Amino acid sequence: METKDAVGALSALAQESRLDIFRLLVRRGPLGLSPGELSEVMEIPPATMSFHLKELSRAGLVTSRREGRSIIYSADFEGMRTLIDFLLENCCSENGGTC
Amino acid sequence: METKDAVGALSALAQESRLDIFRLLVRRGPLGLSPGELSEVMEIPPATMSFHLKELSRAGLVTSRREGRSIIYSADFEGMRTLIDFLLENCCSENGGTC
DNA sequence: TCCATATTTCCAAGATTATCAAAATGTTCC
DNA sequence: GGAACATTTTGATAATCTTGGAAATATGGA
Repeated sequence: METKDAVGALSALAQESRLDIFRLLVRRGPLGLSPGELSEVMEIPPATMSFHLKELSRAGLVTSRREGRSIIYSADFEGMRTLIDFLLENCCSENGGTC
Repeated sequence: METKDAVGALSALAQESRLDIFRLLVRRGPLGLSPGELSEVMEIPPATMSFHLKELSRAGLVTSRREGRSIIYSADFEGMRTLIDFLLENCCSENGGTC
């Protein structure tokens, strides 16, 4: 993972609403949730929710699939794993194992 | 770690200059670096460097100590560990171990 | 104390991000 | 095709973050 991608992923999570959205999607698992459901549960207007989902999507932290007339977003665990690996490799002590 | 603290730490790292500064401090280990040295190495003006260090400090990702007439900043591995633990606990699949 | 050096604070642009109503787009079902 | 619903884009405004020069503050040594 490149530094810029890491900044992208960190930025996506560095916002209270988006971190909450992402955590909810993580708890929900592969089942996922539609923007409409997320919008209602989190009390965030559709346009704002769409903006946040796009941000998470661009960061590679969520995936989406169409299902009937809805679109379902789910957490992308692989993307998250990539970010955590980046942090472990680049932001933690190498030899000491301090972190 | 509270959600707000996590957002704070993520925000601190979600900026290219600061992520670079932090990674450099990680590589440097306990020896650390002064704002002046960081400023010169990274070609960032002192005032800007000070701003970024304050941000990292507020996020609990760096510590500082005075040494002679300089102040030495070092990566706070414990703070980083706390952030990674938060991500592992809250942003990864719980049972599947997907991430 | 006074000077040289190191760092931070102040402050004012400039740049980016967040919010959300309204309009546009896409999808299903009849 | 058209109605009904779901989501995204547009566009405008507000809020927040970044940058860096200039001034202020702090430290150590002569």
